[in-house]
Parts: sequence; structure tokens; C-alpha cells
Amino acid sequence: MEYNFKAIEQKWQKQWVDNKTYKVEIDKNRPKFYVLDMFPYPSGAGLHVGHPLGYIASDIYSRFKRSNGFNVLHPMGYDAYGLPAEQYAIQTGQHPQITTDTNLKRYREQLDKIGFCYDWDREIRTCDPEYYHWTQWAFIQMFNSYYCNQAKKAAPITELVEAFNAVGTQGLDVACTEELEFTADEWKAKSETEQQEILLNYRLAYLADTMVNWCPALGTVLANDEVKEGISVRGGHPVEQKVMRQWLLRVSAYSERLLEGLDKVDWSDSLKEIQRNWIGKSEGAQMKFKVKDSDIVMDIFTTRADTVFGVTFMVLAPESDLTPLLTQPEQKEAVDAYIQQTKKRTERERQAEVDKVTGVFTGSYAINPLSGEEVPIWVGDYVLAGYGTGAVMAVPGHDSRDFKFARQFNLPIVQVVIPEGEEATDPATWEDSKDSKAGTVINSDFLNGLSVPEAIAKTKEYIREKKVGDVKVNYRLRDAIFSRQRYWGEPFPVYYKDNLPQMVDEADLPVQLPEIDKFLPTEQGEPPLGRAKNWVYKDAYPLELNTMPGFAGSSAYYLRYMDPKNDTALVGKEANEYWQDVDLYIGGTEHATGHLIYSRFWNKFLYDLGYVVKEEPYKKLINQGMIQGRSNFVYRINGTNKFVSLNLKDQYETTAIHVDVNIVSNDVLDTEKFKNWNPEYKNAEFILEDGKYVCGWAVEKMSKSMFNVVNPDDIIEDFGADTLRLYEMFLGPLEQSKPWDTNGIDGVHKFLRKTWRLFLNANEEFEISEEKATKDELKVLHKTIKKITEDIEKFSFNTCVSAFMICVNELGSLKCNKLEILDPLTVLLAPFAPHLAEELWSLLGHENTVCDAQWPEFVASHLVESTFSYPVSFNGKMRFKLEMPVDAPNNEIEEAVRNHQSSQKWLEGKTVRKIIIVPKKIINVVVG
RNA sequence: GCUCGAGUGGUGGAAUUGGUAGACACGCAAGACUUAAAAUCUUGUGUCCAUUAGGACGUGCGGGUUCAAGUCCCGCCUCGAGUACCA
Repeated sequence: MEYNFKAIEQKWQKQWVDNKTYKVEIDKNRPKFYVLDMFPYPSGAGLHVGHPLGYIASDIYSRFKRSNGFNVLHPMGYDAYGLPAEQYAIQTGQHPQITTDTNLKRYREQLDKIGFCYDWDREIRTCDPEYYHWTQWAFIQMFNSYYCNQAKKAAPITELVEAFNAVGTQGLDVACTEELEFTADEWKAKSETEQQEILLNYRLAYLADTMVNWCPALGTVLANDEVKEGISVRGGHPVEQKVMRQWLLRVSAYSERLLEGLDKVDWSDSLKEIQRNWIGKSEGAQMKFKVKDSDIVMDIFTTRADTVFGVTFMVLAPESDLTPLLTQPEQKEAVDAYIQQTKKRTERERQAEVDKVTGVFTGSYAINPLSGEEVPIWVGDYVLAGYGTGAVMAVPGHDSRDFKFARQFNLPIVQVVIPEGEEATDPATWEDSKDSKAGTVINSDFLNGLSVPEAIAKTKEYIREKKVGDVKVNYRLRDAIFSRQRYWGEPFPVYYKDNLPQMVDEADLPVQLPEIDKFLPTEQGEPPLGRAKNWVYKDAYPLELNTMPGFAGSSAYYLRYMDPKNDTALVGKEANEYWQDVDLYIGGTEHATGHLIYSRFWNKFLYDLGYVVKEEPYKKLINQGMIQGRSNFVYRINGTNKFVSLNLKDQYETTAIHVDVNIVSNDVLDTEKFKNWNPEYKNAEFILEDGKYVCGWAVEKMSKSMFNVVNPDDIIEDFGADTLRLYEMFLGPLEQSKPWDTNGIDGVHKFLRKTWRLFLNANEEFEISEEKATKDELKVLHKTIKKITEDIEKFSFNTCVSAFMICVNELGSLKCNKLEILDPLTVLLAPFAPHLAEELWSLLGHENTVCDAQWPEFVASHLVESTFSYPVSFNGKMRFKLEMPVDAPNNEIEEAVRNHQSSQKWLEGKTVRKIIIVPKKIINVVVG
């Protein structure tokens, strides 16, 4: 009986489907456990061997939990809306739904072959109207809500309207785009249109003219996390800044709670750190600088209130509302020219030319609220409109950007802080500003002599007393732009009446994506939905032409899995109360500043409104590492069709060429396959070493162009799914990036065959002994139970695999085929190699699935030994071993060491200063 | 620049609270079985010295703490990730 993995895997995959082995229902008699993978976007390329890594890990953990008595929810679905399908549609005219369905089918086939324990009855697709019904529903709730800073939660916008009617904005402390002030009477006097326009300032989903990241090549706006270094993450196209009227989600309202929540979840420190940086909390002071000969007051934010006496000028962002107001007639031309010039630069250019200092004087002066001094107001593009107030007080002595600006335009520089261990010097001699926060304040009136932190505190106190400012916390986190000028996304549940946005009745949801003839913008430059016929609501009102961004559908999907067929709610109360939250979430770190922020925001919002029971959606999160490619190279002698083997290449002028890793084995090229691989190489000649052509190699990203893509289907064809699963885990720690190298796969495949053979007799027939297990056999088993159980809990799956190998090697040498040992071993192995385990489990005579077998219990007494083999070291260097009874008293051990024959050499002519005995660990003799 | 993480054989990687560095594999070498190959099995495999016995050196570099350091502390170097005129 050979280990016929193909037959075994096909058989059990069919049985699992037929028996609905992985179907999950609420079961209040068992504790729940929710394991979630970040669902994939089904791209046209299908899965490569790197994709399933996290899925395999979560699958192992799910099966482990099930064996330990948990009711495990482990669903899967697809993030089906996205740019690639739409771009393909633009190129070919093929409807993105068709592309998506094809890709999805391919994904499903590939996933099925790996033997995952997903409950496919719960599958969701974000492009399914049944699903995006609830994405639209959530949007409506956000539109109808505002965020109260005092209660620290979202509340219905109707409450805010009541407050406006009663007292206007008096005592108002809510999240908003702009601080507004009006009385109840003023509010009531406003027209409906004016009132609606004002409410947009407070809604959690709101429409606003805003500076957006516009990507001309993609014809759409992008969120901040979709842009890296001025380039779109998808496609790599340049991005520019542009003002557009767009939907936004007021994510910034939740900044503090998103930050605090990180302390309550079990995520890796690095991921938490990324989110903390992205939220970017900074505490400081907001201060008012009056403008000379004007009623205008400049608000500025600073974290260095201690340096106010060092302010020698002010700088406004070019886009600031104040810029035109403060520009004096004689400077108007220069300022306008400057603004035009900065507008022309793309975000990318601005970032690339960070060192280039530009700016222009407005002609106005501001009055320092502490010193009363007058300082010039400049415009400079190093000040960002979107952060703080879009204006800064410049302290060139103690801020390097202000310093550069001052030097460029010959503005004065004053020293107000002496860094620790330095003396006051003439700023004219400085190379750079002195930014250190450890030092003593000088030239600053009542702050003189204080340390920096003391001076910050005192200044804050002073400005509050004199009402020239206040303590203020700023966040870097911006509101999320929620409109995309695309076709293949969720339509908004929004229509326009008198140009004002209105929400579609919840009863009319979902608003289905209409059919259109072409997937391009209209001739008038409207988004693709502008092409839809009858794209109106209630026969009269035009519907929104934008669609929602990629992160919309993934923000609450984990809730939908709990209750995927519910047509009256996103998730029913009973299901939500049972499943609660995700206990284990596995996915890539690339979602740190996108999906994982939006999803937490979305969930907190639903929590505030009482729709869900948990404030944080993902209790524990693990980022699986990237599997990189391992590329192979051949070396062509320049100008010839001759290829030289790796270690001889230095004798020639060569060019390295990527070669398909699938025609290379252990870095040795199959030269015949190489000739057929590409017509160009049909007549290739080779210079061999030891009769072989050895290729070079390098670790690179796995991609088609590097010819290093390895497909899981091919691996499964050659070695089986269980081998693939085991090998992916054996490759290294889950969270670490590592290269895929098919070469090592033989090791785990051999291990599975060895395991199989444990159950066979000399005639290759299945035969199991009912005999009682020996002490040694039990020791091997229980050592393994302990190790596997502990390591699964630590997500250390690579060491699990090696523990299995050790176990099977040892049982092999003990020639153990006893039921008492192999039965529990099968259960241990089941999460890792479920097909093989099912087959063995049924051969062992069990009728149920091994998934429901009880996890073996570790019995410590099987590991107890009567003696311990001590490593004996002299001055820390291990020299020999000494077998002693475990309960031997120290003086006996000492004596045994002193008298041991091997000790004499190390003791000769030396005195023993000390003997350290660590029970059951080590003996160290200190000599000298 | 700032923040975080990582540097261990030819390769992937092991190593509780500091306690035998290199587990488990791959690869390589030698051998057994075979007409041959594949498969399987056995042995060896950090580097250097030594015929052996054995010894010296070894976890990026330099210091330190300790009976004992891959592990802790200080200072560097290199690589990776995130982020960036954030006031």
C-alpha cells in the first residue's frame, strides 16, 4: 500500500463536501471561536504559492480549536470590487462581472485543492447586491449621524438639529470640518438649503469641496493610504492635488478612540506602531496671533510653546484661506504667481524637492501675543494646508525648516533655548537650528531659566489665562475620501434634490449597479455611471454618479459572515451576540493603514449606534510574512548564444538572464527544457562544470517577469496538498518574510511517507498492534503532544513540523505500530495534514471525522526520568557529560564531578573556586 | 530624518526565565541495494589545526555585566519595513 496522496486527497475532499463536515451553526453549548482570513481580491493571475501561507496557518489553528471543543467559525469570501477588473473591461469591453466571476471560479478551484475547512455556505462577495445592501445601509447611518466629543460617541444628527433649534452652537463640542458659530434664531432664519449645507459640516458621511489625490491615469481620486510617495499604489501612476466635491467619512472624529483601542487588542507591536504613527497624535498649544491693522486673527498650532519668544516670522500654506486675505495689494502679483507655481507641481515633485526652499512675503504683519513684537507673514509651500491650521509660527532658531527658510530670505534668527551642555552663541554662526528639547530657555521674559518642558507648561497656562490660545491635540489622521469616479464599485444610496444630497429610503436598498455600454467616463467628464440610462430615483431625481472605494466592502464583512443570509439586518442580534468578534485575524501587514483603520472605524460607529456588541472587531491579529520568489539565472556570453555555468562565468563577459525556476532543479538547469523554453535558445550551447549547468540565484519578489512564480496546483500535482501545507509551514516562522524554494519540499514529503509507513507491516499492508505501549514509546508521544500543543498556541508552526519529524523518526526506530500511540498521533497531525489524517483515522476504524476527535491530553508523568545527563563545563566551556540521579544532592554531584576521570585534566594545577549546579540544567566548575 | 524589526553553517531555519549553539530539513560527500537510473536505507557534514585522541575559534562589529551571553546593558555597522516639510 503506497501513500497514494492523489486518491486520498480527492476522496476526502469529496467526503467533506458530501457530509458538510465544515458547516457551522450557533451552538450555545460550546464556546465559540472565530478565525478569519483577510479575504482575497481575485486577480486574473490566480494564486501563487505565497498566497495560501496565512490561510494554511489559520486553517491549522481552526482545526486545532475544533478538536479542543470549540465551535469554530472559519469563513471565506471575496473582495470582488476593484480596479484591475475595471481596467480590463476598459481595454476589452468585457463586463467586469464576467472577469470577476471567472477569476473567482479559478480561486475557488485552487483553494479547494488545498483542503481548507471553510464553511462555504457563508461565502460572501462584496459585489453581490445582497451584500452591498448593508454597505449602503451603513453609509446612510453615517450620513444621519454626528460625533459628540463630550460623550465620545456617534449620535443621530436629529439631536444636533434639536440643539441648533434650542441654543444654536452654544456650548457645542462635536466633530466638524470647520468651527461655526450661530444662535438658535440665526439657525431658524436659514433656508432649508442653507441648513442642509451646514449639517454637512457635522455628518459622519459628508459631501465637501476638498483637496484630493487625483490620479489622471486612473481617472479617479485616491485615499491617502492608496498613494505612496506621490504615486498610486495600484498601477504606479503619478498623483496630483486637486479640489473636488467628494463624499468623505469623518474618520478623524474617532482618532482618539482608534488610538486608545490599540491598547486593548492583541496585535503585534509593529502593527500597532504603524497605526499609531498614521493617527499621529501630537499635543501642543493653539495660539492666536492678531494681524496688525486688521480684525483678522491667525490661529497657529505648535508643540513648542516654549519658543514663542523666538518667533521672527509667520508662514501660511499657499492654499490657506487666509492667504488672499492677508496679501497686501503691492504683494498681490508676487503671491498669485507663487500660488500658481506651487499648484503646478505635483505631490511627487513637491516631495522630491524637499530641500528647495520657496516662499513669498504677503506684506502683512502679525503681533506676537506674548512679546507684542511685530513679525512679517510669509507664504511658503513647506507649510501644509491640511495639517493643524495651515499656518505656523516660525522659530528659525529651533526648527530646521524655519531655519532654512530664514536663511533663504534673510529673516532674523533668535536663540531662545540653550541645549544641555552648551553656551549661548551667535545664531549667525550656526549651520543648523538647535531642535533639542533638553535645554534652558533664554531671551524669553518670564520663561527665562526654565527647562523646555517647564516653559511649555507655563506658556500653556499663560495663554489660557490671557485668552490668547488654548491647549490643543492634533491628529495626522484625515477624513477618508469616499468617492471614486469608477464603475466597478458599490453605488451610493444617494440622490439629489435641488442639488442637495438625499438618502434613498432603506426599504429601497440595495441600489443596484446599473448596466452601461462602456466603462469610461462620459464625454462631459462625468464618471462612468453618467452613461447609465434611467439612473434616477423615484423617476425624477438623479442618483449619485460616483461609486464607493475598495475599502467600503471590506469594512464590515466580518460581521456579515456571522449571519450571511439575514435580509433584515447586516447581522442579527442572536448571531452577533454569539459570535461577538474575531478571535484570530490573519492577513498581510499592507492593510495596516487602510482596511484595518477603516474597519475599526466602521465597527466603532456601528457599536456606538448599538448595532454590534463589540467595540474592537479583531481581538488578535497576526501578519503572515511575504513569501518572496527565488529566481534563477543563466549567464550568456555577450554576443553569443553560449551559456556558461555559474562558477566559470568570471572567465567571460556575461549577462545574467532570468530563467524559469520550473526548469531548474537544485540550481541545476535542465538544458533540454531550456532549449524548448524559448525559441531564442533553441540552438543554445553550454559550458558545463562537472557535467552540469549550475544556475545563479537571488531572492526577489515573486512575479511573472522574474520567471520565479511557483503555482500551488503544480506542487499539489507532484506532492499533494498535505505536503504543500506542511512545507509552507516548515519554511520558517509565520510572521517572517522568506523565499520560496521548492528544493526543500522533498523533506516534508518524505516525512509524510514515513508517517504512512508506520501504519504498515513488512508486507506493506495496514497493520496495527493492540499491544500496550512501552515507556519509551509513551515518552515520545507525550513529548510530541506537549510540544505541538504549546507551539500551535504560539503560532510556531515550523517547529511543530520538525517536532513531528522527530517523533516519527523515533517511532520508526522503535518500530512502533501500536494503536495506543498512533491513534493520538493521527489526531495531532490532523490540523496540518488533514487528508492523510482522515485516511488513517478511518483505517484505524473510526467512523467519525478526525476533525471531531478529541485533542490528546498531555500526561506529564510519562516524561519523568530518574536520571539526568548533566553537561559539565569548566569556566563556561562544556567538556563532558555526567549521568546523575535527578534527586542527587549537590554535595554528591560535586563529589562525582571532582572525582570524575575526565575532570582531572581540567583541574590539574588549578584550584576549584566554585562549583555551580543548576538542577536538571548544567554544572559549571570555576577554576583558576 | 524619525519609528519599528532583523543580522546564527553552503541554504531554510532551531535554541523557556541567561545554562550543552547549529535541533529539524535541504544540499553536498561516501557507502548499501540495483545491469543502470529512480526510490529507499546507512554514515559523515560550522571553520581551522591534528593520522587518531583531542584542541583552538565560532551567532554583524567593538566594549561591558555574569560562574555562564545568540539571549541582558552601552556604542557602532549593515539590511528590511513603515512614515515623512506634521510645526
